Amino acid sequence: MAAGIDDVARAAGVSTATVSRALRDLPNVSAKTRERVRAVATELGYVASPSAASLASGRTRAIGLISPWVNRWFFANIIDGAERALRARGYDVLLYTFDIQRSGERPRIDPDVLRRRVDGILVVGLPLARDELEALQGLGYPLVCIGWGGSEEATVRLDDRVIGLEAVRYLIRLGHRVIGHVTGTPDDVHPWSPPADRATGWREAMTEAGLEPDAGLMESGGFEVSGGRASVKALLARHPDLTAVFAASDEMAMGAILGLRDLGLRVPEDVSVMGVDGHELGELVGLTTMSQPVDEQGWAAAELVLDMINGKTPPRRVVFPARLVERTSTAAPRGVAS
Amino acid sequence: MAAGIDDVARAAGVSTATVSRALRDLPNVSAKTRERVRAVATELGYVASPSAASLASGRTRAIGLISPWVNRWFFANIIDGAERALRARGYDVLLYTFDIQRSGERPRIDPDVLRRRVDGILVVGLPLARDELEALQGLGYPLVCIGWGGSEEATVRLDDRVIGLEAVRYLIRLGHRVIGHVTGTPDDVHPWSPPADRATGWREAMTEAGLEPDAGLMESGGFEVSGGRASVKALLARHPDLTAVFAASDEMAMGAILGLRDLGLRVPEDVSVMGVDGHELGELVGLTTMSQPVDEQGWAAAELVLDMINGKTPPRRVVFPARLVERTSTAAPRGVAS
DNA sequence: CTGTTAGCGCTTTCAA
DNA sequence: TTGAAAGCGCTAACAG
Repeated sequence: MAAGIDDVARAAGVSTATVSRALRDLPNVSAKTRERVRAVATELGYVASPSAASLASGRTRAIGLISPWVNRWFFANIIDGAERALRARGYDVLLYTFDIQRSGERPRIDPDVLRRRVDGILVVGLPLARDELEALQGLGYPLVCIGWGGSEEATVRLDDRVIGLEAVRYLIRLGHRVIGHVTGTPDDVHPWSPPADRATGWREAMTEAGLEPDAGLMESGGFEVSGGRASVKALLARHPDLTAVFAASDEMAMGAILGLRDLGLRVPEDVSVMGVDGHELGELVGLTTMSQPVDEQGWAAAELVLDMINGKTPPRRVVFPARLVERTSTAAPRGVAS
Repeated sequence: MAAGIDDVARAAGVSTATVSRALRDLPNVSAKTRERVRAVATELGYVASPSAASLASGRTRAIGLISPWVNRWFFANIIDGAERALRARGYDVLLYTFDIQRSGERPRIDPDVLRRRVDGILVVGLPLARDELEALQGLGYPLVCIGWGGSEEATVRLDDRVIGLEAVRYLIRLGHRVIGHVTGTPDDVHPWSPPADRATGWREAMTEAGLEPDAGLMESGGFEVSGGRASVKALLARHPDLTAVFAASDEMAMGAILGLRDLGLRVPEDVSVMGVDGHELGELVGLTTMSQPVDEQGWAAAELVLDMINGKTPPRRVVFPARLVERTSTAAPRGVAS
């Protein structure tokens, strides 16, 4: 039933080596031989054993995709995009999830689970600790970071500083002066992580407008909806004069909207809210956002690892643009004509 | 650098066979030998080559997870749950995505990409065509369906008929008489698919209350937000007297709410809307829903395949309950005291 | 252009 | 309880 390579070789009247070459489109096979081998292989339903091929060649034709979650917007979309791109190029995708604990401590990702199992690694969206990253790189496989990464790593990401800058400039143009920032917990924030960079953009925009980005205007909580909800309340407790909130993700922004509702405040009449992402459900609450191209990032990262695997030297850093999508969760503050 | 099994054997002063047995916790290894082998292996950083192990044993310790999408609520959560469960048991997860085309025709999923690559298969959420499923089963691996599946297949799912029944009974209790149903496209709907069963529940609830579930009250569009949005408009064009909509998913329900807003209608004053899922963002619009335990389903399915792989005969069918979560998108129709 | 042959690094009988 | 040895099913030199 399960035809092996020598069944094909015998039936086609050639050697196993020729079958192997023919089926993998290697050179040095005559057109007619290749044709015959292909025909026989199809007829016999022959599919090469990946384990045997890996063992013999040292290549697995699989990519490890490491992500803290799969059920959150950014991660789900990146995984979706990368998986399709990789499969289109004939690569398997091994999915590795790990938990971020609320406590700040999370199980470290164990490099051994990837050892000899993949040809390359994609790390999605969450800054690994320096030593975790190094352990991973120590495996010796090409590695690409998606949505984060310093100058040392091959990276596909946004220009997060500019995103923060443009978002907050927009709020300032609307007339806001006291603009809060809601973002994720500090322990996950490296100097070159998206949250840190977006916060930098927020600070720069405030400063260039002569406003004070004081620490009390920033709140770091959970990255999810519930985090945004709690953070906005903490912010308002400290700064009742707040008229606008820039959240570092749409999920947190939507949480902020829920939190404002809890407090009996209206959006945007009392407080304007905007986020970053382009979440499809943002429209439910008219969420203004900095929309990012997420499928493309997954795709680009896939191309990047594959190029690295194939010995090319692709750009070490691909940066995608975000664009402002203006909806109804932002408006001029009361008493200011826009 | 990369220690092999005979490096360990040599260093421990035993044969490779013993190393293999010791490290895999097989019987017939003395406690002290096992201990020594373990110590040496750790010291040398030895990790067995999965390809070699698979080739020799015929088992891959990998499960293929087939899903139409990863970026939609149900699928993302199932994948997340199943991946964690499988990894906890030492299995790898190979992710396979395929596209549902709007046209109704989608690329068939090719069983050959899974051949000799996995020990078991999980098919998430979308009814495969009969012959696709058979082709997959023809590979000879244990296969479990999650969120769908007939009586022939091992299945983890909800009682979708009861969900539809209870949802619509609830709307009827509120006083609604003209209740529409928004669901997915008919070409993906098998007799035993969740959409079909939920529709059956809707029909039964209507009938038992002496109401007419006429075909014009049901609209099948896309499964996503945009589908719900379009469907509700079609529904209202045919039935301006509609006062409530039961959508087969929260995403379609949220789309329906957007569609109603487009028409200038208020929820729930003009039309009540409810869904199925328990989507975390449902709260944004106060969505009433039939909430389902989604992580648990992923976990249960993982346990199921693994049991099947290990020759046990687990229950062929695990059914999880959903529960009504009442929020503000549903209310008594105008003129009816609740 | 094609065939021969030696592994790849384990697991698994079979003996001891 | 342990070891020897024969593969698992391919790929990759190397010859021809």
